[in-house]
This record gives sequence, structure tokens and C-alpha cells, in this order.
Amino acid sequence: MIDKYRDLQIKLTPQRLAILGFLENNRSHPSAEDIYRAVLKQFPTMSFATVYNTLEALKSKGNVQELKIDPGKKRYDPDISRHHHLICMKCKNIVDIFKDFDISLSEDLTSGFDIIGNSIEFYGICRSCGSRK
Amino acid sequence: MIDKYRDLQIKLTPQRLAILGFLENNRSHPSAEDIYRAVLKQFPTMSFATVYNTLEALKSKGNVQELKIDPGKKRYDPDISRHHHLICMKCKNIVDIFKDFDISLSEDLTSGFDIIGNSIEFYGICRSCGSRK
DNA sequence: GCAATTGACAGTAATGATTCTAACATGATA
DNA sequence: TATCATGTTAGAATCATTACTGTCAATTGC
Repeated sequence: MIDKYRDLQIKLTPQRLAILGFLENNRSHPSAEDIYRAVLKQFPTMSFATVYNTLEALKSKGNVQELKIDPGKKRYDPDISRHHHLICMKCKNIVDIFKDFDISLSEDLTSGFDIIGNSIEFYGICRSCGSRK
Repeated sequence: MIDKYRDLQIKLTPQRLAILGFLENNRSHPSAEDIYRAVLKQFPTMSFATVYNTLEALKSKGNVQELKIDPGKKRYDPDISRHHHLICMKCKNIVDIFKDFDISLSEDLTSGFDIIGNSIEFYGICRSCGSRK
């Protein structure tokens, strides 16, 4: 576990390992609060500051990506491979979409921007929200 | 001006007309505060509540769309035609991209969601931020 | 035309997410 | 061991947003 994250080049404290452990293989795209709540069980003194600090460290090392999908709160995705998201407009559940789309921009559309990347979000209603009415 | 917005089916008060006037042909994707500041010149008693209420009314009538691009604050786009956005990762400037991409999802990728729409964001560095270093 | 209802307004309070701060603890290094 | 950098913590501060309240103006039914 420790070996796995050694190349992150950040100090691996117990709190950070707990956060990393919670994020590992986590497909739920948790918010800072979700992470806080989960890690609180192991570390009752955990504070939000530590969660945010750790997320910031992981983000800057490119080990976690911040999702802007949910207005009002950030959500975090430990899967940094290229993929897209599908979000339920009712319950805000997010699922991953692994498919490549060709959406390159021709020079005349970039307004002089240096393009670095893109992301695609799909919106809809998930099965359980749809069947609830 | 009034005629133009009559079909909105909302009461057209002077404050609302000022907001509508500011939004008309506005390509800056303003935040609630941008709108508040702009309209404050005409209506020194304007309050944030009125800005948010009006935006909510316009949104529910489908006359404005809320952008989730900028984490920490919502931004609003009076252009409701289908288009995408390119955002500067430094200054958060947003420019419109008018181009159609074919990004439909095949049935096996939807996880049972009823798909309603999608949006594409491009990320990069705008000319002035790039030349600043 | 006149009360009653509705909707909008401004101001303010409350909330929720995030960031900041200062004190303390810990670990690595010399 | 002493020093230094970094991480943790609790709480305060901040920012965007939402909710609430009393007031007022426009609109409706009579």
C-alpha cells in the first residue's frame, strides 16, 4: 500500500493513506464531505482541512481529478485515465463512460487559445430515479 | 425591448428588464455577481436576491442556461442555442464554440440511464494569459 | 373604483462548501 | 539532540447561494 504511493512524492501520513485507501478503486466520484465522513471512522480527529490539503496535493501530482459536474460542490475522481461522465440530473450519481470521441478543434475555432484538453458530460436520469416516477 | 420578452410569461419589471438588457447579446458568460454589479449602476438598490430570483425565473423558462464550468460559482449563458465552451484555465474566460460533434452513446454504455443531453468543454490557455508567461 | 390576492422587491439571516490561520506534532536531517 | 520543514488540527473567516421577512405595486374579481 505504501509502496504503491511512494512515487507520489508526498509524505505518506496515516491520514493520507486512509484517504488514498478510500479513493482506491472508488467509482463513486465522492465529494470532500463523502471522503471526510468515510475517513472519520478510522480517524475521529480528522478535519476537513486535511481532506482538502490532501486532495490538493494529489491533484497537483495529477493523481486525482476534480470534477466540476456538480454545481455547488466539487467531486473527485481517482481514475485519471481518459474517460467521460454521465450524471443523473436528479440524484447526481455519476457513472464513467469509456469511449473515445473525436472532438478536436480546428485552428480557426480556438480563438487563439492553446488547447490543453476537453471533457464531455452526458446528462440523463438514472434507472432508479426514472422508476421512482 | 418589452415586446421582445413578453413571451417569457414573467412579469417584466424595470429590474428584470435591466438584467435582460445586460444579458442580451452578452458573450461574457457572467456570474451572478457580474450581473449584480452591472445592474447596480441603474438600480442602486438592487439586491442579490433579485438577481438570483430573476435568473431562476429565466432558467426555468429555458431562457438562460447555467454553466457548471467554473468551480465555486455558477455562470450564466443567455445563448441557449446548442454550442460548447472553451475555458481559460488561468483567467476563467469562456468563449463559445459553434461546431457539431457526433457523440451519441450506444445503448450498452448508458448504464440504464435515460440520456437527455450532453455538453463538451475545452480547456486551455487564452492568448493574453499565455503571453503573460 | 375598491378590497383582496399575487408577485416582486430589498434587506438580512442562514447555510454549505471551501480556504485560511495559528498552534502544535511529527519526521527527517545535520 | 537541535533544527527545520511539513502535516495535522480546530476553529475562524470567506464566498456563493438560498431562504426568510416585511413592504409595496400591480392585477383581479366584485
